[in-house]
Amino acid sequence: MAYQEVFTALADPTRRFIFEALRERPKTVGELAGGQSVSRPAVSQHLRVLKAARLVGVEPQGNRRVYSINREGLEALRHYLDRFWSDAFSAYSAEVTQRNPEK
Amino acid sequence: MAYQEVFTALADPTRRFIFEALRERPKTVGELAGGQSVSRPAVSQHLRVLKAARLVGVEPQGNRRVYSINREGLEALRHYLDRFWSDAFSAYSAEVTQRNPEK
DNA sequence: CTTTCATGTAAGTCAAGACTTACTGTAAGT
DNA sequence: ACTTACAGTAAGTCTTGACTTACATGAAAG
Repeated sequence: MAYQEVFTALADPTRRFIFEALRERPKTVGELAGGQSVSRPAVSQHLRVLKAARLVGVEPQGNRRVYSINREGLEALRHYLDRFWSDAFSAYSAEVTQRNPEK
Repeated sequence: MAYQEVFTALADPTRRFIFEALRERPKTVGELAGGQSVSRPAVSQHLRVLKAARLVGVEPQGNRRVYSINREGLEALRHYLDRFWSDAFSAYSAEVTQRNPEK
């Protein structure tokens, strides 16, 4: 299951903030750490988690490393959600649960 | 942000297992705890988190409490992803137009 | 009304992980 | 070569939270 890493990655608020900051445009680590409460090494560690979850990608440019959004992680997450919508039975079952749980 | 609770809730593998177990049909706490590695109180605590995230709902039936899937949490998550989807597109196109093709 | 079954709650333990401050590595500038 | 700038890694701290056992609650059954 690749969902595990994606859910874990997006569960942390700091990591989601970094991830959402990349929506605007690809950014370097220094840009992502600037104007934020956490230190730069913390941002590096968060980026490693996001990269492992296929949520971001890197491209070295000389001295810097430019991070950008990778849609693979989001696709996995969307696929997971779609599975829940395709099996549309179990919700709205106030009266349906009146039957025996075991047969 | 209601995403926080939803992401946190689904990040835990045990909680996702419980949530997915409700996909088949609404179940009681005892049913959810049976045939699993964690204790019954642990399942209760997980259900409290899932309920706070609007991922499940409860309906007391006499002695028991029947839990079922609530779509509100999934809806919030889907909206979050949908919003991100369009933004990821625009960010990607912006990056492409910014960079000159060198090949 | 006392017992029993099904859950929720309290309290405590223990590991995971989100931070920090060093330190290391690497590319560019002088 | 030396220095400076940017970023990843190591090591350690401290909080969060997932789990346990023990207890509390509340509805049905006898």
